[in-house]
Amino acid sequence: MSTPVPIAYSFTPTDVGRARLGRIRTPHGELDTPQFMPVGTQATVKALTPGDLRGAGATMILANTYHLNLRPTAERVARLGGLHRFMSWEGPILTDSGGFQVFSLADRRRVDDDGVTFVSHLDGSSHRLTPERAMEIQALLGSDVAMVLDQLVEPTLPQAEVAAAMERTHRWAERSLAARGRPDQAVFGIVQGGVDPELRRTSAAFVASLPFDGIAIGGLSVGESKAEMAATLEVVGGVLSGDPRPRYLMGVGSPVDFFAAVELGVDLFDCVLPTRVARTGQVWTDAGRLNLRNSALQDDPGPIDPACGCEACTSHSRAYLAHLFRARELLAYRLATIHNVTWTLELMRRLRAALADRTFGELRARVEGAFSRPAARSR
RNA sequence: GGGUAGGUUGAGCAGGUGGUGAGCUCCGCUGACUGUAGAUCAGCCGUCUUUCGACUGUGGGGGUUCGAUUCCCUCCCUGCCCA
Repeated sequence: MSTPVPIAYSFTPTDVGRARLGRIRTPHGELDTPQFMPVGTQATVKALTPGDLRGAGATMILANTYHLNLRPTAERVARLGGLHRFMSWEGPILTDSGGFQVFSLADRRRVDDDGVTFVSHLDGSSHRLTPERAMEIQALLGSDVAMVLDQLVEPTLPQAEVAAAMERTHRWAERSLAARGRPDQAVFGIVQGGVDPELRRTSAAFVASLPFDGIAIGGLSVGESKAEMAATLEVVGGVLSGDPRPRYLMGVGSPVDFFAAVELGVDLFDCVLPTRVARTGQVWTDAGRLNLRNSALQDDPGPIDPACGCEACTSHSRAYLAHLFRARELLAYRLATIHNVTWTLELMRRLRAALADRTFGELRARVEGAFSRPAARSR
């Protein structure tokens, strides 16, 4: 009887920088990389059913330790059969550790060397999250990939503070590995270090030295420039260049960001952007951004994107979507989200195809051209 | 016909009992959003002006007054009550 392997992976290099094509196998299924994972913080990708997600082409999705432990609690999810059964998503799930909430809920928490104490945004109650408890929660949730608790900071902080958060993240990484709860769950470490190349080099080397199943790059897309993000990915990619494990860029990104990061060696992405902007009326198309609330669209009988095969594009007009958003009808959020997730995952499929047939540069130029303009007003 | 309460910028309101009414909420217009405290947030929303600022505006007309949204007269419109 063999020891269960949490994940298996294989990557093949391409002729585009450090970009590589790959496949990752998890206990709940396989995915091709580079790949994008829609975010379902509270055990739901907002506005979508699992059927919608499958229809949009989603393979792996995210959920969140902090939010699910506050409500409905990890123990309850475990009693109900684990996260997959609880939310009826049979595909792979990656759970974030709550590290991002250390950053986004900065005025509601206190960090010390042992962990983080949050004041719940729901009822004001106090909640303690340590590296060990974050691993325990994720083991209870039963995700395919667990993330270590980390501390990300504003890139503008003094170097000493960025370094301190990085070193704390490193100590937490070791403790997380010591506390890993189940053999069928992969654990990814997280590289920190702000936008300081030396710190990033140190952090990448340290995290890579530990027996993680994958390496995540955190602390980016939090206010730094595109150039700083690219420079940071370049440094980290250099350290990891011989490493066979999956590389996951946390919290990215926009259509343009994918291309820059893939070229620098990233395999996995997650981001709230496609789902969040969809709920406020912004949809992504081959012609760039489009705001469905713009008054001109009220008379536009065409689809959001004529090249898209999603339900919103095959069955409904821009005029109808514009009406739904104006009327604040719930269907607006669902259709716009279906479109953005479908379009984004299709973009990743096209990106992989372009890597395979050496047209990455052309696809990248087309997407960058379309998304450099503020918004596509009409067809 | 009599009485009564009203008529404020698209809508709904606030305010103002002789001394600078452009204030709020909707609606509308535009933008932002990157490991989701987000179906959220921000700006604009009388006219002219990029800004500063200027001008106009309290149902119509007239009167009193240095000055009227406020006081007086008259007309119009709306709600309610009585005939």
